Amino acid sequence: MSVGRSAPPQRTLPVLADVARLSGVSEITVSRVIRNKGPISAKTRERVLHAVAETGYVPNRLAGALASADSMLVGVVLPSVTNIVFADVLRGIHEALAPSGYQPVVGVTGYDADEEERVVRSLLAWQPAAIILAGFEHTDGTRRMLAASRIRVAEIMDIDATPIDVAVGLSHRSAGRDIARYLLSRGYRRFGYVGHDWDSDHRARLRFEGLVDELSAQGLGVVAERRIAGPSSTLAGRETLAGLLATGERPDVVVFSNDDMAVGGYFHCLAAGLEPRRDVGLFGFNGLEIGAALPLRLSTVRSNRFLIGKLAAEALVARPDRPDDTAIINTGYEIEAGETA
Amino acid sequence: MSVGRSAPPQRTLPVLADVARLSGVSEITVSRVIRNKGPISAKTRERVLHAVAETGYVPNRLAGALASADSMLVGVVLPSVTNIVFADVLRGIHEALAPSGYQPVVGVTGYDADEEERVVRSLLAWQPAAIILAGFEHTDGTRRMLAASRIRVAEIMDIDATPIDVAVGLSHRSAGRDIARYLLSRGYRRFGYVGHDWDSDHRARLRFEGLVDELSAQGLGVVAERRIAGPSSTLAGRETLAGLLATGERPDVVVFSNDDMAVGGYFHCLAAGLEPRRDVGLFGFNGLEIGAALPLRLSTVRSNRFLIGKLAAEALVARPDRPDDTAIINTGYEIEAGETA
DNA sequence: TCGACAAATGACAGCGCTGTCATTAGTGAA
DNA sequence: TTCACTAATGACAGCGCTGTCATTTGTCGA
Repeated sequence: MSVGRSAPPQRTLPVLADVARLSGVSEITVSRVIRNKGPISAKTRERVLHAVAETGYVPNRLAGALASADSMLVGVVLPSVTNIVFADVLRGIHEALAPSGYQPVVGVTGYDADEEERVVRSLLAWQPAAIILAGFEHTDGTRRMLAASRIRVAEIMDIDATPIDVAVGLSHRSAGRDIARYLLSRGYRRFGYVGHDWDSDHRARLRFEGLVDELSAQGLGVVAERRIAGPSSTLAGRETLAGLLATGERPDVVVFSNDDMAVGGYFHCLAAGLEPRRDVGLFGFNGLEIGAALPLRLSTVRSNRFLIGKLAAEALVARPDRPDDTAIINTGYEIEAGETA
Repeated sequence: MSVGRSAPPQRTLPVLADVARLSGVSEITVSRVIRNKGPISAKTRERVLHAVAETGYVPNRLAGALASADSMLVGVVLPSVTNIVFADVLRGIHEALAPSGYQPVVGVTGYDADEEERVVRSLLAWQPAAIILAGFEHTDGTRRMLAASRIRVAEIMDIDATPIDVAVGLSHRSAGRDIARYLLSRGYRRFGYVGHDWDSDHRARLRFEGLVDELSAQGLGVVAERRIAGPSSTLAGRETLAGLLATGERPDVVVFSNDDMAVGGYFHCLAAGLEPRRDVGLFGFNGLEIGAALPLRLSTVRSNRFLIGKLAAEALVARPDRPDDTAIINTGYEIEAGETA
């Protein structure tokens, strides 16, 4: 049991010394057995593992990480955990890290760059081996900390800018272009757009810009457009499409900033007696499961969120030191034809 | 810069000693300034903070936590991060902890008790001040570790059993009873049930049992019931209701194990030309936003997930030592009438 | 049996910070 | 000016483990 300086009266958990005493070897040998590092005789290993079980010893990662200068932690900084997009990313991160011994530590920024700086500072205090950030938009303070720390950095979701270290995601600008091309090939000519706050979702803006670029190249444009100031949601999508169609403009297809909004648009059509595709095409982004469960499967782009999280985490732990040059891992996207456009 | 034993050649981050040298005070004074602990003269504080900014010093929480026997970490063990229910809980936890200095560390169990044991062991190695677990079902190994650690433990989501320390949630058995009472008061008499895997969702089973108990007390029962072996999803709900109704049984209302399943049931009705409530009532559980965005708002029970997470985290950090007696914090639930039942 | 080599184990120092008690500096009253 | 008390600061030891080098033990071949 740990005794020493007059710490507050608290739990007396077994430490290495207790296991060492019981198994008749030194602390460092016990440590070697537990970490499975270096040569250990089978006999010693058995005695130590028996003593571990008997004492109920749990390693102290604080001490181990401090002594070894390797916390085995990976910081994960996400705008939101309730947005299924990032929840899928987090699932990919967890799955990639589970066999590696690395542990994710999650901070939430609420889509705010100043909050991201605070979260990053707080996470860096834990000396993580790596950190995962969403997007490329950071404060100068955040950038300075990341530069000073020299740890691996993955910027995820987007690959349309130069990363600090490695970027993992898809080109949202290209996705916007491909959406336009695809819908044009389906015969649509009058485009509407329903979106949400671009300040917090830069990637939605990039997709819109790609869409507009491609339409422009074909001598077309967006005939009706409406964006809300807040976050995306199904209800917001429903209401915003209602508002857009109430203007009298008659787009033959409406591109939504994401699937949440598009599902809401679908609900508006149900309530307004419009049939998706026959009366107006609906097109989302992300390829969420709920879109596939609709009576008419939502037409959308599948972004590989799980894969983004998984590949980002794998890239970081595969090489602990930061390379001199930057890298981009393109997880791509797929048009999901569906039945609404 | 930190120099000492021959650690691997790596980043040389500033430590307390660097700040101390630059500001002309001792390390412990620098530490006091940063932690805002004990008496500090304004002049000294200013010199230290200036040196901190100049060196870019980031505290090392590994060292601080080890030395102070207080990691300021809270372990959070969740079955899933993609299930919006737990994502909302996590949001509540993050919000409660943000002003407290405590940092959540999340592990994911995939609804598996053995995996929960592994995650708990892994989290305990970080000496968290407290831990949050979902539900009451743990392995003996998990229980032994939690008993030995003496840290605060919140078991969340359910209050229908005796907790290790504190339970935060609602009574699912009561909710099932109240659902039955409510629907009976609406005139429904022929009950159907569509559910998902009870092995991973014990609380769905409790609600079902409460429902059946109350119906039984009124001389009634469930006339048609179908459960799938896997997790809940909108698509599963859609398909399972289709299968249930194809049996020829004609329930006048169908209770679903949760909103995901109920929304899927709604989609089946749309595709099958059935009108919710007029042709068959639909009743969910959880009060998710997507249910409220449907053309006809889903009838459901609102479980206060955010509040569960928030109150659990607050309870844990409010008192660091584990009380001798257990406690239950009932976050309650509300019937949301909606328009489908 | 002895010597060489490899396997196994241990001693030492220290990772970066903080609890605790000791010391110093500052302030106010007589 | 001196003394008493409080505020401010510092020295010391150690939290629990691990990197590194030294020492011991075991094995095999001559």
